[in-house]
Amino acid sequence: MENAPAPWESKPSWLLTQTAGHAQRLVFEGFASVQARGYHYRLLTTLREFGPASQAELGRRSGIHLSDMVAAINELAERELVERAPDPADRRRNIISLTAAGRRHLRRLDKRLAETQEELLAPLSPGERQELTELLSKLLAHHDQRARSADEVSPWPGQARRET
Amino acid sequence: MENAPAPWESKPSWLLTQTAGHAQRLVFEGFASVQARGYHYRLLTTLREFGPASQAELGRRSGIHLSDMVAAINELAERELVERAPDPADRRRNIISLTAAGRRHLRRLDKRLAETQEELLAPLSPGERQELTELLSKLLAHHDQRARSADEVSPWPGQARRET
DNA sequence: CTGATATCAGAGGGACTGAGATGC
DNA sequence: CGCATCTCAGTCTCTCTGATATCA
Repeated sequence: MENAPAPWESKPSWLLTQTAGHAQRLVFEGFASVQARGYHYRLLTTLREFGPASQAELGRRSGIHLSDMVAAINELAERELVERAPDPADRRRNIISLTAAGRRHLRRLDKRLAETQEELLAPLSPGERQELTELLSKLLAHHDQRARSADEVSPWPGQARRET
Repeated sequence: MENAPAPWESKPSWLLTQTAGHAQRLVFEGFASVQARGYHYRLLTTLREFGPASQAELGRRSGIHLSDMVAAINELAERELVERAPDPADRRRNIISLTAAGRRHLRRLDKRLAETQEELLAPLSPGERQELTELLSKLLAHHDQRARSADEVSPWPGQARRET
């Protein structure tokens, strides 16, 4: 078994994206087993945390793109996990709120997601999990920061952004 | 600024997928800046390491799906970074081999990717980078292993696999 | 016939762009 | 008018499925 490890397999970017692929698959399967997906969890959680809101507001809080809200809310509303009601004060808006069934559903998702984290981190000790979380948080904070400032008005006109 | 961190933002699976998103973006942009993409790097690297091979063989070694080889090889062949020649011993096969230009191009990609890793890990100390790499490797080995054994030959003929 | 090879078409899931209708 | 909201349609990278033609 001439196990020649490909060069890319040792690159942090590869380790990250591959591991993230597994994580995403586990989360996806976990949610799918209770007929849900990531957007549902984020929306329901946001509603529980902040209370009823318009779709636009919900999108901002949950980090879900406006144009993806429609489908996600539809899916939840069809199963009566959330309620979509017109805002009497502003007829452009729909006020989305959590139903009792939605609250129950969310508790199932909480549990499922916790199990998924456990499955994901299975080979790591508590100390290692802590370290991993800290390292990733550090990386994420750094790059989120840069992405945000890159998105702001570009003070340097020479800097090209997004040329597609 | 009532910074209420959403619950999902502290989950390892979230940290992983988000960080991986940044990593992927950096790698993608890095490669794009030299008119390449990840598949190119993996293919060229595999060719350098193992020498000429059929598309199927290359796909196995590089982990690229057979049906994605055609386009990737096309892209490389059009720019004469690889050569596609019929195998005289087996007319089904194309033998793919690296050209001199391909070798030069690959050196550029090597360099670019190294810079990308540096950019990705910028906020971490050498020790932290080492730890992160080890933790991720551990996770990846674990989950790759499980994925593989789940995929292995079903010793029970009645076992249906893949029902889509 | 069984199996491998190369090709092409399409799905998928998450995030995005762009355009529209409506209302503030 | 400018701006916000909601909706719909389509794009993108990467990966996988499936079908087909060819050949061993």
